[in-house]
Formats: sequence, structure tokens, C-alpha cells
Amino acid sequence: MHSLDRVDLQLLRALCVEPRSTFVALAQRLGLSRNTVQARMARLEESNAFLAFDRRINPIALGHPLTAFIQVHLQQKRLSQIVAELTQIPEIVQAHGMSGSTDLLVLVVCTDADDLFRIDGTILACEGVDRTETSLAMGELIPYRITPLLDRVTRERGPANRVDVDIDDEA
Amino acid sequence: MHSLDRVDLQLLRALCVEPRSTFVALAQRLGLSRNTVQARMARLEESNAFLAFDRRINPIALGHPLTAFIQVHLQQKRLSQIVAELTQIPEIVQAHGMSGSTDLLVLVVCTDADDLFRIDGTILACEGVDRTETSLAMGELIPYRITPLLDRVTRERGPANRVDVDIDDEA
DNA sequence: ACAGAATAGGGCAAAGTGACTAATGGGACG
DNA sequence: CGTCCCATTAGTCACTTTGCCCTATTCTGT
Repeated sequence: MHSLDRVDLQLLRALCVEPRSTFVALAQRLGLSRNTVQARMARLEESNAFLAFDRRINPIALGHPLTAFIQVHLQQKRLSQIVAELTQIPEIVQAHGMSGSTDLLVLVVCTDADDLFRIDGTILACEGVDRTETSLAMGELIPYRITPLLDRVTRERGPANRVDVDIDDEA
Repeated sequence: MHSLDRVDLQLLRALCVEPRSTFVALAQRLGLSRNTVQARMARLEESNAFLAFDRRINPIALGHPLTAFIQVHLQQKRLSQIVAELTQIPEIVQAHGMSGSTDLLVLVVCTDADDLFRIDGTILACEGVDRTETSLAMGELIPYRITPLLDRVTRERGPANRVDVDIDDEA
């Protein structure tokens, strides 16, 4: 259990703008002392406000320019076994359990169409997987972003107000 | 146009393990000189091997613990107008143009079910949007990761081999 | 008004950075 | 075979940043 105040949000904002800023630079930009920035950053990290660095690595740079979402339909009681198998496939970069008709939404990156076909085959080969529906991402029309949300949260809450968070389930 | 060699991949790997490593630390870990690390990091950044810092911010910390994928069906010739409108919605953190029956796959984060309902309504209100299908992410069964792929790419290519990449379309 | 937390401000030794040089070792190419 | 080019190494230097210490001064909620 932790809570972010307005200054924390401004810190995150500044980091989005200039990820490599030093503590001193952040302190200057926000008009705080370096100690304060340092303490807050430590707390932010402590409270899992940051996700893994993996997210910042461009799959394109790794020779995997194609992104696809694969909807997986499966026998639900084999779910954990299937997830364990899918974890072995390096091209699967993320997978969500879903509500609704699709059980699993899998995010894969691949080198080309053949590669995608191969990966899809590997998923289908898992015991308990009924069928898959593959959708190719044609373009990232809205590139991943969090700053608009950051701004809204900052604006909505009053200066001294807090955003109460329970982050422990993400740890 | 750029290419990553094995050392670049190892660098990225090390960064995933310890995102806050200094250049000296990276140099020690990889058995390189600091200058080399510094030069390579500069090249990596230059060639867009890193995505925006936004990706590392945990929406849960912002009070948005719910993630949902919304499939949007729309009149294709209004696509660009619709995307422009969706860009105004801060809870939309990403959107992909898709192949197949769904035109747009939108990733949203929200505070609770009511919030999701409201956002879905906002999307539906856009001129040219025919209908939406909302799927709630029940859990991130495979948390976003790139290291397995990193390892595979490193292993596959020989020591001196290169991964040829054209990153300019991501810039 | 009070207790506890957050902050500013200062200081200091250690570490890291950015920018530069010169030397080394391959590879590619004529 | 020699030569050019490039990445790398190793070293230096001035400068900045860090990590950690401390204390006095606001805030904050009760």
C-alpha cells in the first residue's frame, strides 16, 4: 500500500520527457532539492511504480519487426500447464488471461510472416489448445504512451491529494 | 539502417538485469572498456533501440489497475479522423491498426468497471465507429519480457554475425 | 497544539561522466 | 602484400553526480 502525490506524478512526467535526467537535473526542473528527488525516486522504485526495463527495448532492433496478437482458445483446466509451455517460446513477449470468449491473448513478435506461421504452429501444438486466431498489427497508430493519463491524474487530484494504490499484487 | 552485433545484445541483456547500471559497471560485467560501452550505448540510443520511457511506468501506480483490450470496428475511410479523436482520450495507452475483421485494437487502462464503461462509451461516440468489443485482462500471465528473445537472437547468430535492422520507420 | 513526516540546505568523499589522446589490432580492398 | 578504416583499449583530466551524513524548517493530519 502506497500513495503517489502530485510531486511524484510530476517526477514521472519529467522522466518521460527526459529519461536520462540526473537527480540534480530533475530537482532543478521541479524546483526541489536533490535530496527530496532522491528520496522520492527511491520510494517510487520501492513501490513498484516502474516496470521492467524489458519494455523499453525495441523488438525491431532485435530483427523482429512484425507484431501480432494471437487469441488462444483452450481447455481452461489445462491453463497453467499451457502457460508454462508458452513461456518457453521466446517470441511470446506477453500474455494476458482474458474475460470473454478468448481465454488467452498472446502478444508475439516475429521476423516475418513465415516466422509468425511457425510460432502459431508451436502454440497450436500445445496440449489443450483448441484453436487460435491470429491478427497482425499493421501499425501502432497510437504509440504506447502514459503522459496524457499522467496529466489527467495530476490535474484531477488537488495539490495535496493522493492517489491510493495497492501495488503489491504486481510485485 | 543499422546493425546490432552480439556485444550490443549482451549490453541490452545486462540493462534488463540491472537497469540502473553505470557505464563502468556495464563495462566490468561484459569485460569491455568503459569507452566502448559508452560508444555503443550512444549508438544504440541513436538507432532507436530504446522505446519511450512511458513504457516503464506502472499504470497501477497511477490508480488504474484495470487493463482492457477494446476491438473497434469502424468505417475505414474515417480511420485517421477517428484515431485523432481517440488520441484525446488519456486512458487509451496504445492502439494498433489490425489485419482481419477488427480494424483497431485499443489498449486502455482504467480505475474500475464504471470507468471502463465510460471510456467505451466515449469511443463509441466517435463519428464513424460502428461497434466495439471489450475484453477485460484478468491477469498478465506472462509479464512483458524481452530477455528470452534476446537470448535466442544472441545464441542463433554467430559471434561476429549481425542482425540487420531498418529502424527508421519507428523514429 | 502536537507528533511524525517531508523538505531544504549544507557538506564531503567516492564514483561516474564526457571529452579527449595515442596505441593496437583486425578486416576489407586494391 | 600493404594500406586505409574502424572498433577497441588504455590513459588522462576537469567536472558533475552520487550516496550518505547531518540539522533546521515547514507541512500534515490528528
